[in-house]
Amino acid sequence: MSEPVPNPHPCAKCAFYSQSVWEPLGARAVAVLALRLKRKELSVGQPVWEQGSENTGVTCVSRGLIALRSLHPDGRSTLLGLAYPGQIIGIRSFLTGRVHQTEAKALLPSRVCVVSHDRAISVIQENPRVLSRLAIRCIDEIDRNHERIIAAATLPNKEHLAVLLQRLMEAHGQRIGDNYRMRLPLSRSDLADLIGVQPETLSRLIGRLEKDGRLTVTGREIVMPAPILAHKNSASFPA
Amino acid sequence: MSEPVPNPHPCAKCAFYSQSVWEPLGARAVAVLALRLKRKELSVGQPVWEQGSENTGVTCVSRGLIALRSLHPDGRSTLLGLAYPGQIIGIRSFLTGRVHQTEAKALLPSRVCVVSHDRAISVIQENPRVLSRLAIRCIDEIDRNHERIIAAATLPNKEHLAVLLQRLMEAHGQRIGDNYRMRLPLSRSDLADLIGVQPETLSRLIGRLEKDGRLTVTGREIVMPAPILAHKNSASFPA
DNA sequence: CCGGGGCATTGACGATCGTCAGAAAAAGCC
DNA sequence: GGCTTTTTCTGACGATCGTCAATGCCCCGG
Repeated sequence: MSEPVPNPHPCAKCAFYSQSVWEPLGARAVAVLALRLKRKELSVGQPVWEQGSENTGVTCVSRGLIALRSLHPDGRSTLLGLAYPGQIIGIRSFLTGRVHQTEAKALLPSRVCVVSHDRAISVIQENPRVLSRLAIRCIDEIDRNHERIIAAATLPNKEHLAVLLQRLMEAHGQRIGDNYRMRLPLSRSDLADLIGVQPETLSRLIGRLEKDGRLTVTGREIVMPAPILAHKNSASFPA
Repeated sequence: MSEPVPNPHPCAKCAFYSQSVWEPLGARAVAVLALRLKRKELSVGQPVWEQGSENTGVTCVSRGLIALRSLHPDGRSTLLGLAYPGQIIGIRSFLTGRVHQTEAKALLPSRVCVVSHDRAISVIQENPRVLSRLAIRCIDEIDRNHERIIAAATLPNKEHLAVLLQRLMEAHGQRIGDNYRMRLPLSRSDLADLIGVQPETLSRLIGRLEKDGRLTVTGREIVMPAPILAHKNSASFPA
């Protein structure tokens, strides 16, 4: 209980600790790991890493929101995913030894914790269960990608956008009276990327959703009416 | 050299052996593993597993082509991926213990090898490097998904289809004179799924590619002119 | 040889989307 | 505060897409 640990690791106190990839090491080893941890505070727009750079370790999002973007040779780019606190980013380059295939940038003031590459490697060799947890994180990523592919193939763009905004609201919104309100952490062109349309089209999609009375937008402020609680036997999508 | 192995394992002789997830075990252990291997011969349309069923082990495609499809509650479905020989399928349910999120069906006469769930678990516990290789396979899957998402966001549908057919041609086609020819392993609605459009639209997209002289289609037979070798300084997409 | 039955194509039409250009709004900077 | 720069919105127009319906094609069993 009174361990001589000079700087108790935030990860061990972390809200995500029980699901942390390091949890199998046990509290003591994690505490040691913590001492070598590199923590980075990021302001909006600041990169965690650039596309094409070498992996420096296992990076965990501790606070804020990170955007993972693929930059294409022609200068354009595609937003591939959002990483919330608790998520590990850069697993791919860590496990394969390749350079980063994406760039990672803070969309909100954020903090990330980096366990250095060499240290992570040696920790994994000593405790394979950590690797097992890393694999689960990869699978989470696959699940997210599948969801996105299915949504793109299944839903019309307007519904796809509605679903996306709903999810963003769950992550960033707060209830005010009968409404939910949030400040969008994304630009319009990022939103457009996520549903695979051009920014102009996104603008019109938002306009249509507003006309349908499903939300109200003022700049980056979005207000949605609280969802009506469904009755026991009512279907979500009435025929 | 003269090991008393009654039935030398095809995996050890396998073309994919050096990249196999089992390779870290060493030839001898793999041979033992082989004895317990369940091999399945599949005819066209036959399922490897149904969506919602329990994982039975680590499944490797040995021959043919497997389609991974997500069946939606409304009866529709989305083709999420194709698995070629050498690929591991069902990693997700294996590592997470969930039921299969997709169904797997043979698109061509195929063979798969299944290392039973329990045996795979124990093998992995003894040799973590196997797990490391499984993680790499997950990453491969993530890469494929990212490619698909980027292609969908970047390319117009006609070009997206052209790219898809080009890749299928590389996998299934053979050169005949100045042309490449293949028999499509996919139905039109599967093709439509892969680029995220309706079958009617796919039909018209093919029509437009034909009008452009980029390919010739007769039922499932597709002929494409061999790509012109690019000169040193010629760009692929002239402005 | 003659029907099914399923897959594939075609036509028509309205809705949606991409593109270009310009205006408006917002954000950042001295 | 006034200015520039960036982002976002709007309008217009042609291209493309989804949908419905009808037709055509191919395989298979009788």
